[in-house]
Amino acid sequence: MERQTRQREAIQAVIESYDRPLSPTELYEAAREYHPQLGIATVYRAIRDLVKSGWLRTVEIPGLPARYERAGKPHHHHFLCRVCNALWEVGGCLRGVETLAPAGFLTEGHEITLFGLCNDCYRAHT
Amino acid sequence: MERQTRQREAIQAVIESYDRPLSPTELYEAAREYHPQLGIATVYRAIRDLVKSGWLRTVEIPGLPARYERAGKPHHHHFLCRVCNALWEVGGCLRGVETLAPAGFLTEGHEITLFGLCNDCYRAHT
DNA sequence: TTGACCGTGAAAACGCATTATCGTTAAGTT
DNA sequence: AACTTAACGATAATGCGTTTTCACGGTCAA
Repeated sequence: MERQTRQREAIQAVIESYDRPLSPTELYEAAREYHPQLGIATVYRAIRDLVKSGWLRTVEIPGLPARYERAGKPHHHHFLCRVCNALWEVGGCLRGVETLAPAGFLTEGHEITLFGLCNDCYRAHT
Repeated sequence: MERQTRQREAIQAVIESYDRPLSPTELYEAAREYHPQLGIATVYRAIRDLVKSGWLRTVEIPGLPARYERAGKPHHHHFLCRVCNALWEVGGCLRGVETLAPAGFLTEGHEITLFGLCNDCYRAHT
């Protein structure tokens, strides 16, 4: 990631414009709006380099490809819609998360994920 | 899962004897103590059938193969050791988990996963 | 005990996300 | 403008967890 190309500009612009983490495929399709001949390999290369440089953060979800969001956001968690598979950001956290760990365990971090229907799918479903 | 075989007896006995969720490979290796010529495909078939019948429950963890635990346990969460990758059961929950969701979202469930070092790895590490 | 057929084991095949290859394009320097 | 070489795009290859295939063996009802 030493040269500034149109492809990487498009990829970074997409990340900046979304307020939720995107999978490589979501990112690929969104960035092709700006740069239609973009290849998926370029997306993976840009993700690799941007994560390495600390600009992007990886968000892993069970059973699905990882999602990526802008690094440096305040502590937050996520909501996975079981219909559209979009991962939404939810603010805030809960007190006493570390107190759940058994005695003798060293807790270094935690992840809270909510599951259900996002606003769009909930309204479409009823 | 209509016939009672030594293989499935071994698989169910292993699940009953552990107090934490096991991956297919962990289950395979543990069950081979009882039945050495057991094949991995049989483990996957038994898991599929036992989940379908409601005897087993799937526990998914980001970036790792799913784990399986006896169904019907009271509500609890898990602790993933980043050294040995074992997933431990932790009792209890936190108040107000659903309140994190944005307005208009329907929360159907949640998962809390702690990360760090389990007791064994913490002591071995220092 | 016998026979029908379900379950098994070994290995091949699959699915899918991700990475490597390689000839081509274009960014940035001189 | 010319040049160097990083980055690109298309696609083949990889990795790995899981499923399927198929001939064989074990279960269990009759």
